[in-house]
Amino acid sequence: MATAAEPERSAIKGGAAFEGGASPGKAPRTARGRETLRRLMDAAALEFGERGFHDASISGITRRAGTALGSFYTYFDSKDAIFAALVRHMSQSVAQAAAASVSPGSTGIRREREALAGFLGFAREHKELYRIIDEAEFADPGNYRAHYEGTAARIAARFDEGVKAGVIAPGDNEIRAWAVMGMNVFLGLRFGVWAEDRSIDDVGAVAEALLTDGLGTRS
Amino acid sequence: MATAAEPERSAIKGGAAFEGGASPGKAPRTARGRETLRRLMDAAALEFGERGFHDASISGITRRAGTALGSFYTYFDSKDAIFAALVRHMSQSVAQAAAASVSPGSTGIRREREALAGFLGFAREHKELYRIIDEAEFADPGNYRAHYEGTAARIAARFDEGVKAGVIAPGDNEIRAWAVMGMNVFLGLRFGVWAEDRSIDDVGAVAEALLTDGLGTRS
DNA sequence: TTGAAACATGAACCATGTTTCAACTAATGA
DNA sequence: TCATTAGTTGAAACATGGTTCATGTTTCAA
Repeated sequence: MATAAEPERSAIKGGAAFEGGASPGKAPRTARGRETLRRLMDAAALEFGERGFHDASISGITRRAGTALGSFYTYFDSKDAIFAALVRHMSQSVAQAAAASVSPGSTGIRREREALAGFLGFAREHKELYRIIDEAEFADPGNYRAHYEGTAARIAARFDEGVKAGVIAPGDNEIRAWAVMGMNVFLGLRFGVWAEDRSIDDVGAVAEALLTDGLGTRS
Repeated sequence: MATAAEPERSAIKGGAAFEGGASPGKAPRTARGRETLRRLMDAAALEFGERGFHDASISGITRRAGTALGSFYTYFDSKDAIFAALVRHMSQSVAQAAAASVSPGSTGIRREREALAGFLGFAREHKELYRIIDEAEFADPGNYRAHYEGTAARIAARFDEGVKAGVIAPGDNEIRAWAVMGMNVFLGLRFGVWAEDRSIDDVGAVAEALLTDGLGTRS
């Protein structure tokens, strides 16, 4: 999870790494199996995204995937298991999207703005993001916490670097990180998922101004 | 639910807006009925808060309330109906708690800090708050949206006032409101509900500094 | 005191959807 | 070719819990 993109590293046994998502001992061993697993994961993202955890059904997933109901259990132990796999996958993907949109030399508040822009773009392209992560609060609390604690830790680490580099004022970076993460999440909900009535640039500019000068009149 | 902070205000509140929460045509007409309805609402807050919407059961609610299963349907049309009533109640309560903690003459960023402190205090006393509001995203989308749009509108209105009074710099107050609301919500999750390892004052001070000066080094 | 309306009861009904399973087909390697 | 393992199938078993209903009890105004 801490690492960014890991394209083709397939571990064999249940490492923490994302090896396709199958439950332990159920990883596919042939090309046909891997294809079926992939179809199930894609179908699950649609099904959970559209209907939420509870209303989503295994049969809905297999119907979308074009496989038999029983095949589901070839790869996953339960409905919870595939949902957890999806949450981990989503969490990774969004972290990667934010990181990828930061330009190499960028630091400080500019870097935060770029990360926010990447996040907003991802949210617009994956409107199922919030339904999946948010529902994890109930269906998969462990990964839910891990997602937000991991995200906050990455933001705090960026702030630490910024302080060291002299572009960010010293302060409590853990509390700050949770504040900025919350800001990003709600901007993503309102201006990414619910409506696109503002450009990413507009939203980014307001956020940047807020982080640069605060809200007050210059004293 | 009956909390330390609000002794005798569990579900009933005089206004026409919230008449106890019963489904249309099912309002109680005797003292006994009102008492049963109140017990059901209190029990539902516990049940939904502890187990989430899906895992919560009507029989769990009636068991906690000490009534028969069938009595539930004397007051509510369905599981969804009592959940919706609870979301509206929670949304009202939290808005009221935040407003109540703002001292009369307070304006600008100081007012935001006081509202945040009130919100954090409420979250600490009502740890079921997030489970109920968040799950409304799936179980009751209308009230979920209404809750956040209403909250953002109130914050934006405060900003508008602050601009007029010259204590807040002009800017896009809708976007700002969503940013600050997100900040508050995530600070409440981490430092209100998940752990109380920081004082409300510490969190408030960091948030106030962020809104006053931003994150950057003074230029 | 009385009777009609309000309220309470919980077993049974019922819909839904997860999970299991035994029979089958496809791929692989010796 | 055969033997073995991997993968597929979908009907049926099973569990859960929301909702209904016929019956009994309480309340309260007249």
